[in-house]
Amino acid sequence: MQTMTIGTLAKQVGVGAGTLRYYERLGLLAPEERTAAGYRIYRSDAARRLRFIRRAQALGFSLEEIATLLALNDNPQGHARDVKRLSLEKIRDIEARLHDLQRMKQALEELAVHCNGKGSTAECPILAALNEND
Amino acid sequence: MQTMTIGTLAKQVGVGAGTLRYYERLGLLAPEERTAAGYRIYRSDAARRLRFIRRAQALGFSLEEIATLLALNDNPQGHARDVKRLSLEKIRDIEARLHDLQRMKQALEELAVHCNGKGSTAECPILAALNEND
DNA sequence: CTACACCTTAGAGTGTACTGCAAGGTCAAG
DNA sequence: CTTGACCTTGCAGTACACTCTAAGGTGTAG
Repeated sequence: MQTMTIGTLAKQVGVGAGTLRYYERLGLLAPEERTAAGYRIYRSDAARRLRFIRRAQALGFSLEEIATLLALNDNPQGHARDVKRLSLEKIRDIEARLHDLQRMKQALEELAVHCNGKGSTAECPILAALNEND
Repeated sequence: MQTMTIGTLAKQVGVGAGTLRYYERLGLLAPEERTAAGYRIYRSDAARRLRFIRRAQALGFSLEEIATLLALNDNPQGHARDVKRLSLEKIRDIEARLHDLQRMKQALEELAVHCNGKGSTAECPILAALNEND
């Protein structure tokens, strides 16, 4: 298995070297070893681990959650149940954010339709709604 | 028109006094005057302005964008067109975030259905997907 | 031998919207 | 006159995922 320094790995996966050092501090990805000069040496399976991280991020997981996922992934005694629970929690989390955004979007759209975008702010129904004395 | 100190206004609108000082630093809401001792004195229409801010936040506007909205609202020469433009931009912005979240949700759900939540992580299709060597 | 690209570290900065703290001044009630 | 609730300021801290900087060491091509 070939090895590489931080910059090579970073380029291979499309992230900055600083990001890899940051991930290392968070305990997500450690180099296999160090050269005498202190250079981090990674095995090529570090790239796989890194892609795991990026995919999990794309699914909405935070780096802290990803640390948990990686720990489960690394542990042969890990339970699939735990992974499923995290995923369902994340889905609910995403749904909550979706609902928030949908409410915002709808409210804004309702206001925007009534605004012809002409005249002064005095005639703007959007501002009128914001100014309302409830 | 009655006047009040920062704590009274804060309580009236349901925010902390620190938040009002923060809004003041951002130029969103200034007290009418100060007492000899330096206490901020607000008129009761500050509460209306504050509710404007909270409503705009609920629509997804950042405090910086709200500063712009308030400036338009304050300016009799302001154009309704500018308010509408900001609103349409915000709608597009929200839509982009909605799409991101919807993609995440769908991807996660597809993975989660295939996971019965039983057994070890070795049989977990969610982890398998994250580990894929594409 | 000298460029030059790469690597190291610790630490600070980014953006957003607050929140908390210390150290001190003010005000009304009892 | 003291207690306690309120106010002031400036500055630090929170969450999140980086990103940048300075000051220095290493490795390789020509």
